[in-house]
Amino acid sequence: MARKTGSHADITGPAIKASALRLFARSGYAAVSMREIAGDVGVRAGALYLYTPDKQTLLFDLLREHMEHLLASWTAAKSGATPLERLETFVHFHVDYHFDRSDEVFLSYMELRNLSPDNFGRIEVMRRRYEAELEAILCDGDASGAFHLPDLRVTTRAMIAMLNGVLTWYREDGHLSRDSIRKMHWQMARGMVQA
Amino acid sequence: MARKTGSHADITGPAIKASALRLFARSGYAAVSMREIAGDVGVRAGALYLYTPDKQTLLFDLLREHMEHLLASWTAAKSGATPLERLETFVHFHVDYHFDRSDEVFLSYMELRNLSPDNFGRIEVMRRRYEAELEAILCDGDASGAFHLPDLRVTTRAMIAMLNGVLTWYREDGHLSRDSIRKMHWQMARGMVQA
DNA sequence: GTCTATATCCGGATAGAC
DNA sequence: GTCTATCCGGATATAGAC
Repeated sequence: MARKTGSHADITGPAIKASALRLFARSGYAAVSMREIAGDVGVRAGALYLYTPDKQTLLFDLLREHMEHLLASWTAAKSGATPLERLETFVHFHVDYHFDRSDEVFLSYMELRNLSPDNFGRIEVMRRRYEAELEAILCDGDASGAFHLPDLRVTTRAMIAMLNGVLTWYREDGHLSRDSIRKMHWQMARGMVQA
Repeated sequence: MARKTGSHADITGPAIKASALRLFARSGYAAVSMREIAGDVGVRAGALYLYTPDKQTLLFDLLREHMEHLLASWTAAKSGATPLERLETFVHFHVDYHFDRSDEVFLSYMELRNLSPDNFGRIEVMRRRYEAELEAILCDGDASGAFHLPDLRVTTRAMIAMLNGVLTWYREDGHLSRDSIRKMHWQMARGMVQA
């Protein structure tokens, strides 16, 4: 935590994002001040403005980078021949991602309201693109007779909501293993589509 | 909106709660000022303090009254002989309640973090009591062999999360009727428990 | 690259007039 | 019961020294 003068851009920049992510996730964007973020990083508030033009952009960048990473990770992970296999891959991927990046995911659906209209629109496009990935799987499964869905869009949203639920209660130190939680959610997801 | 002097306690009191509820739900507790609430009601900020000791208590009272009403409504509505019937009653009740009181429900799970520790504890007790109602139904169904659950608590939470999903996308003017949404969620819930 | 100092504004809450 | 006026703290963001 040496605060000597000199160049620390490569350290301070990421540190600001990490602190902001953690604090926003814990207390909410509106409740966290720039001073608090700076204090967590170990600099003064004014120094933050070397790395972000303002607080709003700081939030937006966190959400944008999260969504980009989510989409890229899914593109790399997607696999399976049948709709059932593809759905299983999606469920496992989604739950795992929530385990590994819970702060990012939590932020991305709690703080949408604090984005400016323009920024909200940009994030929303990416969120829909992710949703469309699941929707495509369900659509194919419904068409092939593997699934039996009451409504494509409603089922898509309900399944995302169900899977997101782990965010609100999962703790690392709980008595359930990650693998068992993954398996349970897969079983419930399969039930939801009547596979 | 006549602002004559005189006694308006019976009007202003509820009006403040209604405005606060709507504004908190729309923009978030931390982002809404007392002046903004007062402006929405049609009074000055100072007048709010005739009805609430502070902003925190205003939020707490909204959540407490919501939880009390939710629990009372469910107590009045619960019925059914078999676990399957009871579960259907619960799902229909829960979805209907979300339709009718979306602001209250939304607030109750978005603003928990902005409660003081004491107030949070009080709300959490009521939230758990509601969750326990569903858990009891699932427990009985699992014991009787009507349901097949991977884990009682995980299924309870996942089902609540799934049902809460309607909050994030349902709009009155959508193309889906309330009844069709209710039926679809019942079908998915039934699938989740393998009934 | 960071700090100190500050401009500017807005927040919650209170006192006293009407 | 409400308003006006105000206290006081804290917010974002900027300017200039080091």
